[in-house]
Amino acid sequence: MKDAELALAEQVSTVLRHLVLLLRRSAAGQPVTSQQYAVLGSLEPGPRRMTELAEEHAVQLPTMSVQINRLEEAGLVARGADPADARVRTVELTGEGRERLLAVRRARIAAIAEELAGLTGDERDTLAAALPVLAKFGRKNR
Amino acid sequence: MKDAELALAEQVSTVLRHLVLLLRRSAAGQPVTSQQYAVLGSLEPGPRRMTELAEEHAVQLPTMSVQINRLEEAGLVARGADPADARVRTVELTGEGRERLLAVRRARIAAIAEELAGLTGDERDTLAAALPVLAKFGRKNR
DNA sequence: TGTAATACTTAGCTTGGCTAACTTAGACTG
DNA sequence: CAGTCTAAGTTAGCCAAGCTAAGTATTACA
Repeated sequence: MKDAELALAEQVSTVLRHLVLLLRRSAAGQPVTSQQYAVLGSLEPGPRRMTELAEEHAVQLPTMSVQINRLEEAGLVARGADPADARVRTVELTGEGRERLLAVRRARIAAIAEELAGLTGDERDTLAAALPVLAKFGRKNR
Repeated sequence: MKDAELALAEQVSTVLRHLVLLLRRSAAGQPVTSQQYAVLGSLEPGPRRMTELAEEHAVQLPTMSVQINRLEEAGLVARGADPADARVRTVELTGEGRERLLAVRRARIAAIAEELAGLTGDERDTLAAALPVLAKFGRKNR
């Protein structure tokens, strides 16, 4: 392994720490936690089963079960049944859940856009070019 | 606000979600949690006071107090006193804490370097160019 | 038909956030 | 210099979100 790669890895490590802090700050004061927001997002296209949700969020099934309990109590999602297999539970957005999802998404995107506004046009271009690379980076070894 | 900026903001939002999942996966099974690792990292240059640590990690003082309690119980840090002001407590790494920090850092950097190895040279260049921008992005509005 | 596997849930533990309330020490004011 | 205000930490008590272990119900299969 070359020194240049190690140095790059160190920089990546540092930047990731900063981004985590950014996310933490932007999540404070929202009407749903970032985890809840992510789960609601998974439900946008339509009903999903518990195992799918757990896998998608890299979480054990019991963790997702409890998370869905909280969202259900809050009236944001509803559990259903799969007519083909009585073991599986489906989860879908309620109307209120969908509204909440869209509202939080708007707020999040606005917050990020505001950060972007603080960059120069060149910096935005550089960032835009790197996004596909970062996306690949993040999806590896899943 | 332009459509292009909003579209970029959405992409950033998606990539950040992927990176969070990446971090979560890479943190599993380590001998310290990512929060503990971050705090140990802050102590590397030398003793720090509680308020400094809390501020640096964007956390309330009681949260840091409890975190330091755990690290102290684990033998990784030691509390001390400031001779100039009896109210302030200082925190510093123990020998064991320093060893642990370095070991985890090596493991983390190696893991990131492994991800980097899956990229082409061009992709690495693109990523390297974007890191300063991301760093600026993450540090704004702190 | 009986056993194994699958899909969930619940219970109980840990980490890591928060606020409120307390203690102790320093700073400042009349 | 006495009294009060402010600053620095800690503890207590709450909640979210992760985990494993154990239990239930249903399906698959030998």
